[in-house]
Amino acid sequence: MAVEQRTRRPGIADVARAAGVSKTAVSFAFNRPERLRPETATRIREVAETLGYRPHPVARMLSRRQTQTVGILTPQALSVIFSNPFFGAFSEGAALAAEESGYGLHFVSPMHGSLSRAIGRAIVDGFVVIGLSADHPEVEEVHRSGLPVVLVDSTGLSGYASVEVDDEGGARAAAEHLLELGHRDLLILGVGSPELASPIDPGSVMGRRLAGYRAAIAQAGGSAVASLVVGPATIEGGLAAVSGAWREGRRPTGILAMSDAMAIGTLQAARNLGLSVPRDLSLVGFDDIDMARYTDPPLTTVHQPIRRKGEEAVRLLLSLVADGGSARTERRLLETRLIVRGSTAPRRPAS
Amino acid sequence: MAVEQRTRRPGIADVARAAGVSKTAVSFAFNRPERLRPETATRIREVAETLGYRPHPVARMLSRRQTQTVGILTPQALSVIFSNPFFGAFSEGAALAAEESGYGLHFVSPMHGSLSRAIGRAIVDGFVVIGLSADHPEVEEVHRSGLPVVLVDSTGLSGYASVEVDDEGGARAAAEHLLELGHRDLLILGVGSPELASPIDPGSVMGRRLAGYRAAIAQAGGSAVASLVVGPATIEGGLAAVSGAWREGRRPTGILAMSDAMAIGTLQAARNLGLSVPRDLSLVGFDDIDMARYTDPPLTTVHQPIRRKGEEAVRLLLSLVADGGSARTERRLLETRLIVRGSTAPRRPAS
DNA sequence: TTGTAGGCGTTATCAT
DNA sequence: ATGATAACGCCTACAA
Repeated sequence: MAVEQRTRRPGIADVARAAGVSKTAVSFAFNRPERLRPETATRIREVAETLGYRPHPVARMLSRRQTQTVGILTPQALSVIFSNPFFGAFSEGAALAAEESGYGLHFVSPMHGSLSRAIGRAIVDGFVVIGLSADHPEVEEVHRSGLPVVLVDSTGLSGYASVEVDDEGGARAAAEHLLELGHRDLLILGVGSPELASPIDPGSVMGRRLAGYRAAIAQAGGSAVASLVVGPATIEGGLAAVSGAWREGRRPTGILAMSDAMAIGTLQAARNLGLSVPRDLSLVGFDDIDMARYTDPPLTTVHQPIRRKGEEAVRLLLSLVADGGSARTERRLLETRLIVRGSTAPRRPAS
Repeated sequence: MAVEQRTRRPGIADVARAAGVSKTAVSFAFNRPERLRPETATRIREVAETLGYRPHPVARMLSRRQTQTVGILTPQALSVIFSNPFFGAFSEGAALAAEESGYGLHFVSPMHGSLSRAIGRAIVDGFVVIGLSADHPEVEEVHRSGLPVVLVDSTGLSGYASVEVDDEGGARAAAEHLLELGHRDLLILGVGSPELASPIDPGSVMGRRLAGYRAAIAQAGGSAVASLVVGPATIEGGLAAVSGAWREGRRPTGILAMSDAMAIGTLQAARNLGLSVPRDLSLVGFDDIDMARYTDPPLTTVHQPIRRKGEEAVRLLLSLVADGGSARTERRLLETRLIVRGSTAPRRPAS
C-alpha cells in the first residue's frame, strides 16, 4: 500500500530543526523536562512523535558512559543452558533484581569458543559470573579493566565480591539423613566428566558437595561405604549413571545425587529396574528445583535458594556499579537445608 | 597489595601513541589485520595487550551502526519467564542460531510495565517477537522504525515475517486420539485468565488449539461433550483446575491440556484424587517439553518443535538483517504431531 | 602501508 | 529558559 519510506532514521538534529529549537532543548525534553517551559517540552515531544524520533540508545550510552544492563557470564554455550531449570531459576532472580532497578540483563557466553571475545563485545556495566572459577584469566581481565564483578558459586577467591551457598553443609545433611535411616551402602552421583583422572575439582561446587558427603560418611565410622559415579547433570546423565552402576553389580540402598536432574533420572532408572523408591531405594537430590515436589514420589532434596542467589548477585553488583568501582569485596553466604519429602525411607531389614 | 590504578580506561589514541602509529593503524590491527604489515599488526596488538586496551564496544557500534545482537521481545516480565521450560527450549534454539552467526541474544520485556520504553533502550539489530499479537502498537512502532521483526506464534498478521506452528492440527489430533479410545466426556484445560468474559482469544495460540479440539469433537457427533476450565499454564494451574473441576462434580474420563505443565499438574491432581492415569483417566498434553517423557506415566502429548522454532525465527531475522530491511515478509509453518506415550488408554467399559 | 579528518547521535558544560 | 560547542571512542573514506 503505502510506499515504504526507507529514509534515514531521524536524529536529534532533525527534531531540533523541525521544532525550531536547539538540540539541547530536545535532549532536555526527553531527559529533564522540568528544565523546559512545559509548553515547549510538550511541543518538542509532539514534533518528535510525528517524526518518529527515538533517542538512539547506543549514542546515549556512549555519552552517558553507562549501559543500564548487567551481564551474566557463563562458561557454557547459551544454547545448552536455557533449559537447565537451575539456570532458569537463577535467571529469574537476577532478572527480578535487575528489572526493579531499571536494568536489563545480557547473557554472555563463549562466542565461537572464545569467552574473552564475547566479553569484549558485551555492552554491560558489570558482570555476574556464574560457574566459573575466578582464576579463569578472562575474569581477571575483566576485573582489572575496572568493570565490577560478582562471583557466584566460585570458590571464594579473595579480592572479589561473591555470593556463595553452603554446599558442603547441605551435602553433609543429605548424607547424614541417609545414614540415620540405616543405609550403609551408598552411591554418590557426581557431576563431572568421567574422562578426567580426578573428575571432580575439589574447589568447585561439586567438590564441596562431595566433601560434605564424605565428611558425614567418615563420621559414621567404617560401617558405611560409598562409591562415586559421575556424569552430566541431566536426567539422562542420572539415568545412565545408575543403570550403569547396576549393570556393574552395585546394589546400594541409598543414592546421593548432586543435582535434582540426576535424581529424576535415577527415579526413571529405578522404574526401569523394577525398583520402588523409597521402598527399595532411598534417594536424595540437590538444589530443590521446582520440579522436585512434583516427581513421583516427591523428591527428598537439599534446598538452596536459587532465585535469591540470582537476586543477591545482581543487587550486590548494582551496588558496586553505583559505587563506581570494583573496590569493595563483599561476600554473601546463603543457607542450604534438607527437605525431606517422599523419596527416602528407612532401610528395609530384609535384604 | 598493589595500588589499584583507578586510571581512565585506555583508548585507541593511547595505544597509537605508545606504539608510535596512527589510530587508523590500531583500528586496522583489530579489524583488518590483513591491511597491515604482519609485524606491525602484532606489535600493535602487543602494545594494546600491555596497556589493557579493548575496543570500546559501544563506540564501535555507534560507528558501525550495527550491534551484532538480536532481541527477543516478550510481553511477560523476565522474572517470570525463565523457569518456563517452553521458553527455555525456545531460547536454546534461538541462542544456537544466534551464536553460530556470532550474534548475541538480548531479552527485552516490559520494564517498569512499559514495553515501549524497554524497546527504546534495547541495543539490537532486530526483534524476534514471541507471544505478542502483531496488533500490539509497540510491534508496529518497531517495525515502522525500520528494525526487522519476526513474529512467532502470532496470528499471522500480514506484512510481517513469521514463524508459526500448526496448533490447530495438533489439537485436533489430540482430541481425535481420545475420541478413538472411546472417551466421550472430555475436559479441556485451557490457558487463560478466568476473569475475562471470553477467557481465550480466538486469534491466539490457545485459541487455535481450542478450535482444533472443538473441531474434532464436533466431527464426532453429539455423543461427545467437552467442557472448558482455564488457568495459568503452570503445574499449579493444572492442579488447581482439575481439583476444582472434580470438586464441582465433573467426572470426565479424558483430559485435553493445552500445555504440558498443566498436564503435569493434572497428574499430580489425579494422584491426590486416588485416580490412576491412564486406567481411570486419559490425559493428553501439549508442547512435548523435555520433561514429558519422564513423568509417571510418560505423557502422551502433542509435539511441537520448540527449539527449531527458536532457530528458525532467529535465522529468518538474521536474513532480514542482512538484507538491510524489513521488507521481506516470509512465513514459515512448522508441524506438530501427536506422540502417544503412557498417559492415554481406552476408556474402561465399567463406569 | 600509514596518516588525516570527519562522522556516528547523544549528553554535558558553560554561556547567554 | 535556551543555545553553542565540546566531548564520548571508534571507524573509515580519502589522501599521502
